[in-house]
Amino acid sequence: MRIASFNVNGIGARLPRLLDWLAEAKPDVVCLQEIKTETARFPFDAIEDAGYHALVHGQKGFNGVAILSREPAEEVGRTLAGNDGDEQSRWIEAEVGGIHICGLYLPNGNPVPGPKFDYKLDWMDRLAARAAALLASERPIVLAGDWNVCPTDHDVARPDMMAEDALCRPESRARFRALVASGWTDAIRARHPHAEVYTYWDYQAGAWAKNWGLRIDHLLLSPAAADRMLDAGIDRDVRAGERASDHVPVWVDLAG
DNA sequence: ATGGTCGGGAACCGA
Repeated sequence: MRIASFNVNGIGARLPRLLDWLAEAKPDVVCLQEIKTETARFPFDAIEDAGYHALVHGQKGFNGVAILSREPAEEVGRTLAGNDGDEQSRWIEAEVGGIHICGLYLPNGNPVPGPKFDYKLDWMDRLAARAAALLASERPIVLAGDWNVCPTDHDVARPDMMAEDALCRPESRARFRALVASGWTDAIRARHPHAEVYTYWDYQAGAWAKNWGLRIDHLLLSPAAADRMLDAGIDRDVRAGERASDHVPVWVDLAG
Protein backbone atom coordinates (compact mmCIF):
# COMPACT_ATOMS: atom_id res chain seq x y z
CA MET A 1 0.00 0.00 0.00
CA ARG A 2 1.58 3.24 -1.17
CA ILE A 3 0.76 6.36 0.84
CA ALA A 4 1.98 9.69 -0.51
CA SER A 5 1.97 13.40 0.24
CA PHE A 6 2.14 16.18 -2.34
CA ASN A 7 1.98 19.95 -1.84
CA VAL A 8 0.51 20.92 -5.21
CA ASN A 9 0.62 24.71 -4.67
CA GLY A 10 -2.76 25.38 -6.27
CA ILE A 11 -4.95 22.54 -7.54
CA GLY A 12 -6.20 24.74 -10.38
CA ALA A 13 -2.80 25.31 -11.91
CA ARG A 14 -1.49 21.87 -10.99
CA LEU A 15 -4.30 19.51 -12.02
CA PRO A 16 -2.61 18.30 -15.25
CA ARG A 17 0.63 17.59 -13.38
CA LEU A 18 -1.23 15.86 -10.55
CA LEU A 19 -3.14 13.63 -12.99
CA ASP A 20 0.11 12.73 -14.80
CA TRP A 21 1.74 11.78 -11.52
CA LEU A 22 -1.27 9.77 -10.27
CA ALA A 23 -1.25 7.76 -13.51
CA GLU A 24 2.46 7.09 -13.24
CA ALA A 25 2.97 6.57 -9.50
CA LYS A 26 -0.40 4.90 -8.80
CA PRO A 27 -0.45 5.71 -5.08
CA ASP A 28 -3.25 4.15 -3.01
CA VAL A 29 -3.61 7.23 -0.80
CA VAL A 30 -2.43 10.80 -1.41
CA CYS A 31 -2.56 13.70 1.02
CA LEU A 32 -2.62 17.02 -0.84
CA GLN A 33 -1.69 20.42 0.58
CA GLU A 34 -2.14 23.98 -0.62
CA ILE A 35 -5.02 23.22 -2.94
CA LYS A 36 -5.85 26.94 -2.49
CA THR A 37 -9.51 26.54 -3.39
CA GLU A 38 -12.90 26.25 -1.77
CA THR A 39 -14.15 22.69 -1.30
CA ALA A 40 -16.99 23.33 -3.76
CA ARG A 41 -14.50 24.32 -6.45
CA PHE A 42 -12.33 21.22 -6.08
CA PRO A 43 -12.08 19.27 -9.37
CA PHE A 44 -13.91 16.20 -8.02
CA ASP A 45 -14.88 14.96 -11.50
CA ALA A 46 -11.33 14.88 -12.84
CA ILE A 47 -10.07 13.14 -9.70
CA GLU A 48 -12.87 10.56 -9.84
CA ASP A 49 -12.15 9.95 -13.53
CA ALA A 50 -8.56 9.23 -12.50
CA GLY A 51 -9.86 6.54 -10.13
CA TYR A 52 -9.75 8.33 -6.78
CA HIS A 53 -12.20 9.30 -4.10
CA ALA A 54 -11.58 12.69 -2.48
CA LEU A 55 -12.10 14.11 0.99
CA VAL A 56 -11.55 17.86 0.74
CA HIS A 57 -11.05 20.56 3.36
CA GLY A 58 -10.72 23.62 1.18
CA GLN A 59 -10.25 27.33 1.71
CA LYS A 60 -10.58 30.18 -0.76
CA GLY A 61 -7.22 31.39 -2.00
CA PHE A 62 -4.98 29.88 0.68
CA ASN A 63 -4.09 26.61 2.38
CA GLY A 64 -6.52 23.74 1.83
CA VAL A 65 -5.89 20.00 2.21
CA ALA A 66 -7.38 16.82 0.77
CA ILE A 67 -7.06 13.04 0.96
CA LEU A 68 -7.36 11.10 -2.30
CA SER A 69 -7.78 7.34 -2.10
CA ARG A 70 -8.43 4.45 -4.46
CA GLU A 71 -10.89 2.93 -2.01
CA PRO A 72 -13.37 5.12 -0.15
CA ALA A 73 -12.00 6.78 2.97
CA GLU A 74 -13.96 7.34 6.15
CA GLU A 75 -13.46 10.88 7.40
CA VAL A 76 -12.49 11.15 11.06
CA GLY A 77 -12.20 14.93 11.37
CA ARG A 78 -10.94 18.15 9.84
CA THR A 79 -10.01 20.26 12.81
CA LEU A 80 -6.97 20.13 15.04
CA ALA A 81 -8.19 20.67 18.60
CA GLY A 82 -6.88 23.42 20.82
CA ASN A 83 -7.88 26.66 19.07
CA ASP A 84 -11.57 27.18 18.33
CA GLY A 85 -10.78 30.43 16.53
CA ASP A 86 -8.51 28.80 13.96
CA GLU A 87 -10.16 29.29 10.54
CA GLN A 88 -7.28 27.96 8.45
CA SER A 89 -7.78 24.72 6.51
CA ARG A 90 -4.70 22.73 7.39
CA TRP A 91 -5.89 19.38 8.74
CA ILE A 92 -7.88 16.35 7.60
CA GLU A 93 -8.03 12.85 9.11
CA ALA A 94 -9.43 9.63 7.69
CA GLU A 95 -9.41 5.86 7.92
CA VAL A 96 -8.39 4.13 4.69
CA GLY A 97 -7.70 0.43 4.27
CA GLY A 98 -7.06 -0.09 7.96
CA ILE A 99 -4.61 2.83 8.19
CA HIS A 100 -5.29 6.05 10.08
CA ILE A 101 -4.18 8.91 7.83
CA CYS A 102 -3.63 12.49 8.98
CA GLY A 103 -3.07 15.03 6.21
CA LEU A 104 -1.49 18.24 7.44
CA TYR A 105 -0.24 21.57 6.17
CA LEU A 106 1.82 23.02 8.99
CA PRO A 107 2.06 26.83 9.08
CA ASN A 108 5.11 28.39 7.44
CA GLY A 109 5.69 30.74 10.36
CA ASN A 110 7.68 33.52 8.72
CA PRO A 111 8.57 36.18 9.56
CA VAL A 112 10.37 35.41 12.82
CA PRO A 113 9.57 36.72 15.36
CA GLY A 114 5.92 37.62 15.00
CA PRO A 115 2.33 36.38 15.23
CA LYS A 116 2.79 33.95 12.34
CA PHE A 117 5.69 32.25 14.12
CA ASP A 118 3.68 32.15 17.36
CA TYR A 119 0.81 30.54 15.42
CA LYS A 120 3.19 27.95 13.95
CA LEU A 121 4.60 26.94 17.33
CA ASP A 122 1.14 26.77 18.90
CA TRP A 123 -0.06 24.67 15.94
CA MET A 124 2.85 22.29 16.50
CA ASP A 125 1.91 21.98 20.16
CA ARG A 126 -1.68 21.16 19.17
CA LEU A 127 -0.34 18.61 16.67
CA ALA A 128 1.81 17.01 19.38
CA ALA A 129 -1.26 16.59 21.59
CA ARG A 130 -3.23 14.92 18.79
CA ALA A 131 -0.24 12.74 17.87
CA ALA A 132 0.12 11.55 21.47
CA ALA A 133 -3.54 10.56 21.63
CA LEU A 134 -3.27 8.71 18.33
CA LEU A 135 -0.08 6.94 19.37
CA ALA A 136 -1.84 5.55 22.44
CA SER A 137 -4.22 3.67 20.13
CA GLU A 138 -1.27 1.52 18.98
CA ARG A 139 -2.77 1.47 15.50
CA PRO A 140 -0.99 1.94 12.15
CA ILE A 141 -0.99 5.72 11.63
CA VAL A 142 0.65 8.00 9.08
CA LEU A 143 1.10 11.75 9.66
CA ALA A 144 1.60 12.99 6.11
CA GLY A 145 2.09 16.45 4.75
CA ASP A 146 4.02 19.65 4.31
CA TRP A 147 5.48 20.15 7.77
CA ASN A 148 7.33 23.37 6.95
CA VAL A 149 10.08 22.12 9.24
CA CYS A 150 13.56 21.26 8.04
CA PRO A 151 14.59 18.80 10.77
CA THR A 152 18.39 19.29 10.69
CA ASP A 153 21.06 21.15 8.71
CA HIS A 154 21.47 17.88 6.81
CA ASP A 155 18.05 18.60 5.30
CA VAL A 156 18.86 22.00 3.79
CA ALA A 157 21.27 22.89 1.00
CA ARG A 158 22.21 26.33 2.39
CA PRO A 159 21.88 26.14 6.17
CA ASP A 160 23.69 29.46 6.57
CA MET A 161 21.06 31.24 4.47
CA MET A 162 18.19 29.56 6.34
CA ALA A 163 19.37 29.80 9.94
CA GLU A 164 16.87 32.50 10.92
CA ASP A 165 14.01 31.10 8.85
CA ALA A 166 10.97 29.68 10.66
CA LEU A 167 11.51 26.34 8.87
CA CYS A 168 14.93 25.93 10.48
CA ARG A 169 14.57 27.78 13.78
CA PRO A 170 15.50 25.77 16.90
CA GLU A 171 11.96 26.23 18.28
CA SER A 172 10.50 24.51 15.19
CA ARG A 173 13.15 21.80 15.11
CA ALA A 174 12.82 21.06 18.82
CA ARG A 175 9.11 20.41 18.47
CA PHE A 176 9.63 18.16 15.44
CA ARG A 177 12.43 16.29 17.20
CA ALA A 178 10.32 15.81 20.33
CA LEU A 179 7.48 14.42 18.27
CA VAL A 180 9.73 11.91 16.51
CA ALA A 181 11.32 10.97 19.83
CA SER A 182 7.90 10.25 21.31
CA GLY A 183 7.65 7.21 19.04
CA TRP A 184 7.21 8.24 15.39
CA THR A 185 9.44 7.19 12.49
CA ASP A 186 10.47 9.78 9.89
CA ALA A 187 10.02 7.38 6.96
CA ILE A 188 12.15 9.16 4.38
CA ARG A 189 15.09 9.67 6.73
CA ALA A 190 14.79 6.12 8.10
CA ARG A 191 15.11 4.67 4.58
CA HIS A 192 17.76 7.16 3.43
CA PRO A 193 19.80 7.92 6.56
CA HIS A 194 22.73 9.61 4.86
CA ALA A 195 21.46 10.72 1.45
CA GLU A 196 20.86 14.31 0.44
CA VAL A 197 17.06 14.32 0.12
CA TYR A 198 15.09 17.47 -0.66
CA THR A 199 11.36 17.80 -1.28
CA TYR A 200 11.08 21.54 -2.02
CA TRP A 201 12.97 24.00 -4.21
CA ASP A 202 11.96 27.68 -4.23
CA TYR A 203 10.74 29.14 -7.51
CA GLN A 204 13.05 32.10 -6.97
CA ALA A 205 16.71 32.66 -7.70
CA GLY A 206 17.13 29.48 -9.75
CA ALA A 207 16.94 27.29 -6.66
CA TRP A 208 16.02 24.14 -8.62
CA ALA A 209 18.88 24.57 -11.12
CA LYS A 210 21.32 25.07 -8.25
CA ASN A 211 19.73 22.29 -6.17
CA TRP A 212 19.17 24.68 -3.27
CA GLY A 213 16.49 22.50 -1.73
CA LEU A 214 14.91 21.70 1.61
CA ARG A 215 13.43 18.52 3.08
CA ILE A 216 10.17 19.73 4.61
CA ASP A 217 7.57 17.19 3.41
CA HIS A 218 7.46 14.26 5.82
CA LEU A 219 5.70 10.97 6.49
CA LEU A 220 5.74 10.06 10.18
CA LEU A 221 4.79 6.49 11.01
CA SER A 222 3.44 5.07 14.25
CA PRO A 223 5.25 1.90 15.42
CA ALA A 224 2.56 -0.36 13.96
CA ALA A 225 2.95 1.40 10.60
CA ALA A 226 6.76 1.50 10.77
CA ASP A 227 6.79 -2.26 11.31
CA ARG A 228 5.15 -2.58 7.90
CA MET A 229 7.42 -0.18 6.00
CA LEU A 230 8.89 -1.70 2.83
CA ASP A 231 10.32 1.41 1.22
CA ALA A 232 10.04 5.20 1.12
CA GLY A 233 11.18 7.85 -1.31
CA ILE A 234 10.49 11.01 -3.25
CA ASP A 235 9.51 11.54 -6.88
CA ARG A 236 12.17 14.13 -7.65
CA ASP A 237 11.57 14.24 -11.40
CA VAL A 238 8.18 15.89 -10.83
CA ARG A 239 9.99 19.15 -10.00
CA ALA A 240 11.46 19.30 -13.53
CA GLY A 241 8.11 19.18 -15.35
CA GLU A 242 6.17 21.96 -17.06
CA ARG A 243 4.39 24.26 -14.58
CA ALA A 244 5.72 22.18 -11.70
CA SER A 245 4.85 22.70 -8.05
CA ASP A 246 7.72 23.90 -5.89
CA HIS A 247 7.31 20.64 -3.89
CA VAL A 248 7.62 17.03 -5.07
CA PRO A 249 5.61 13.99 -3.91
CA VAL A 250 6.96 11.88 -1.06
CA TRP A 251 5.75 8.31 -0.49
CA VAL A 252 5.98 5.25 1.71
CA ASP A 253 5.10 1.64 0.90
CA LEU A 254 3.53 -0.39 3.70
CA ALA A 255 3.12 -4.16 3.59
CA GLY A 256 -0.43 -5.41 3.18
C1' DA B 1 23.07 44.62 -3.99
C1' DT B 2 16.97 43.18 -0.41
C1' DG B 3 16.45 40.96 -5.97
C1' DG B 4 14.55 36.69 -7.88
C1' DT B 5 9.15 33.46 -9.17
C1' DC B 6 4.94 31.44 -8.63
C1' DG B 7 -0.67 30.87 -7.54
C1' DG B 8 -4.94 32.93 -6.62
C1' DG B 9 -7.66 36.18 -8.33
C1' DA B 10 -8.08 40.66 -9.63
C1' DA B 11 -4.68 44.50 -5.78
C1' DC B 12 -1.72 42.44 -3.29
C1' DC B 13 -0.79 38.46 0.06
C1' DG B 14 1.53 34.24 1.03
C1' DA B 15 5.32 31.30 0.19
